[in-house]
Amino acid sequence: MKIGALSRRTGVSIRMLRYYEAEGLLTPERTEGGYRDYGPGDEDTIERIRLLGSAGMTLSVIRMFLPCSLDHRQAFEPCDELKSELCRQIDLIDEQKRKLAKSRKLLADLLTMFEASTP
Amino acid sequence: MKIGALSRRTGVSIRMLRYYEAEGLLTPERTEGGYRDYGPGDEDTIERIRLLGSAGMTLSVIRMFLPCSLDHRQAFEPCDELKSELCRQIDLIDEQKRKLAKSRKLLADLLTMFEASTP
DNA sequence: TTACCGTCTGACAGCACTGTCAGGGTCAAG
DNA sequence: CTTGACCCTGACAGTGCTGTCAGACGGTAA
Repeated sequence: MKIGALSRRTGVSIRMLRYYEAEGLLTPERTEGGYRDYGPGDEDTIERIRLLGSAGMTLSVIRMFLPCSLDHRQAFEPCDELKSELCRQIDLIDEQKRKLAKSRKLLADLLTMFEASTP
Repeated sequence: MKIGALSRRTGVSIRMLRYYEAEGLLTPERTEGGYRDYGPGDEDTIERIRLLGSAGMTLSVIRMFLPCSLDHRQAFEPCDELKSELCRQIDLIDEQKRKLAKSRKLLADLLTMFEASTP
């Protein structure tokens, strides 16, 4: 699959697909002509990248977890660091959820206030 | 209250407090000597800014909502735009919560996988 | 072969922050 | 009055994206 097709299928811009590759998150094959040639599994990878990215993880952090999240096995040595980093990220997400709930309440209160004043 | 004290009390860097002012989110008084002089209410404002900011709202969007969120009344005309923007932001938060839940599951699964492989 | 679309690389630009440094002023304590 | 802590402005730098443009090549259909 060429980059344009993948972009259309995933909704991720061509620019970002190339950026992911530059950052080492994606390593598509190349055709003889030099075109990037993505496999079907890359779609999953991209979904994971977007998911983790939307959780506030930086690309370099995502890069740490991506291989094992794909292979579904541990494929490297420094497991303790990775594990603690994993815990840290989960804690961050939980805190983010709390903040999100508070923000939502703030905005929702604002909204009901608006509704009340413009019947 | 001078900027250093406010920074210590809120945990927000002096740099950012000045930035908030430059962006129109905070307008502290000035002493004769030219020092910023913050009131106690500014602490609340900053908490709101951080909260909404952590929900992914940009400073210019926060600036829209800040006055009414503080005054607890509507203090401007273009209420319809504001209201729809408000709804939009709430929707964004809800979507973010969904993504966060997915991300958390991904990471948690990874973690249990790790635990299983290193008893 | 000529169009034309898709792709390549590389570079520049912009946003929203956030840090840091320089050069200079304020102010309270000794 | 001097010292030292604190503050001021302005500017430059860097991160993590993300878009866009230029100039060139690949591949294919008429």
